[in-house]
Amino acid sequence: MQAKKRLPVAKPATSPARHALSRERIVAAALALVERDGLEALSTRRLGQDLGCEAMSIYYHFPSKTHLLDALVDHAIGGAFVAPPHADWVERLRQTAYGYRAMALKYSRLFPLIALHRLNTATGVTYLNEVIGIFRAAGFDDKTAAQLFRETGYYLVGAMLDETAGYAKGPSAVEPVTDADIAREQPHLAAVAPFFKPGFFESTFAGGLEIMLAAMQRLRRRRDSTFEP
Amino acid sequence: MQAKKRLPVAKPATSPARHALSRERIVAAALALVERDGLEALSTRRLGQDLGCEAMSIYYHFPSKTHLLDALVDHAIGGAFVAPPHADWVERLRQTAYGYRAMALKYSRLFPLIALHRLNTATGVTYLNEVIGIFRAAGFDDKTAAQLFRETGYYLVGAMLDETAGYAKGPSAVEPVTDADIAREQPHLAAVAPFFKPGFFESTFAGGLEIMLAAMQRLRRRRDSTFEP
DNA sequence: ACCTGAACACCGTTCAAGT
DNA sequence: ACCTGAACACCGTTCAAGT
Repeated sequence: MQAKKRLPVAKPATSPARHALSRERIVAAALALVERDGLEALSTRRLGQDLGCEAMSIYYHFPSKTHLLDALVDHAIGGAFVAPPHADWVERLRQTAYGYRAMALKYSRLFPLIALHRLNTATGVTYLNEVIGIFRAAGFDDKTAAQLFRETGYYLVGAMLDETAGYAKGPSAVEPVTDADIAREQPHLAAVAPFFKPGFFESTFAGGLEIMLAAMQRLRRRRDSTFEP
Repeated sequence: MQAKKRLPVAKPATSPARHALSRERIVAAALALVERDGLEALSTRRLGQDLGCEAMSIYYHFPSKTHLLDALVDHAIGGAFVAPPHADWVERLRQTAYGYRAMALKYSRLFPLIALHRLNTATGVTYLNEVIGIFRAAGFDDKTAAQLFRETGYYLVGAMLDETAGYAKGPSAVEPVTDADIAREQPHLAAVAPFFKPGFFESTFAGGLEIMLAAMQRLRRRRDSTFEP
């Protein structure tokens, strides 16, 4: 009874919770820092500042900065939607592609790292396995599934690199050519430039995705009519 | 007559040519350094070592490291083959796509930088203008040309990021999942993994490219039959 | 168990100075 | 005109030490 009234008041007063570092808190702070100030701003010292601790405190929870970066990629990939098994494999692929796009847009400034990263963490291979499962469930043989998975993935990665760079004003030339120069000297580029604006990102993405999906459906139908009676 | 025999001998003896720095020499040394030791090894101090000069000497020729990086991207893009005008626009696009692929494979360790870079230097916009010109010469309206150019570009960038990472052993997880773990826990990934080896890169690339080219041909033919008598 | 502080070997870059 | 050298404000990381 005597300890009862001290505990709930004294604990917040010494505020041990504010300093309680953890992998989760570090990852959350790092993700926030990257989306706020960009990937190049993520240093152990600046992250320590955001967390209210010394830079070296992070090293108790992550053996190196690279380990932390892996955790950031894992967090993003682990949150990407993958459509669960159901009859329509085309719709599953479409939903999963849009899930990847949503993930990329959510972590737009982290995305270059995600795109360059080989997904061979536990979370990464689980994601790959699930997506490849959709191609296999569609009835493609393993070689075709591998090839179509890759080709679709190429498109998705390239698309989201462009979209995220476009929204976030990614790495541009130090001395970019002006619009006036382009209008004068690059007629083809000038003619199509209006359709490169962010307002066209979604329809462009959809168009290319449907090209891939339609090609896969045609391939699947051809197999049906050739090998199945 | 008296100066004649001294000059040609004495000049090489003081060897001013060995130290003659230039933008071209710096770019060549930087490209060699990147392909030898990777992008992260490119520092002004190490580049100076390779060139036999101080790190700061580079700054006389390039105002910043970013300017140098732009010049490296320019060198690579400027060397990419773009098919000149001729009747068969599909073949022009195919050849230009393979030209991009050849460039990416030649500068495989620089390629991540190329892929993330917005091509808005003089060399960059000239390249974009020429390639967009192929789509317009094919008869697509500007909006469709813009969209198809982007979608094809998405595919190319994604494909070459994967190929170059695969050949060069790009950024991987610090603690990657083992093949044994994959075989046990990720059946779909394990089943298709043999077809992810470098030996399948070229046919996979070709397959996706032909999907895009065939879709564009169909679109073009439909337009012909719809709008032209 | 969890965090700190000094120190080391690196960066890109500024600036005044050399030839 | 072209290059150098010292110095500054940053990095990631090691290590011994604190609590």
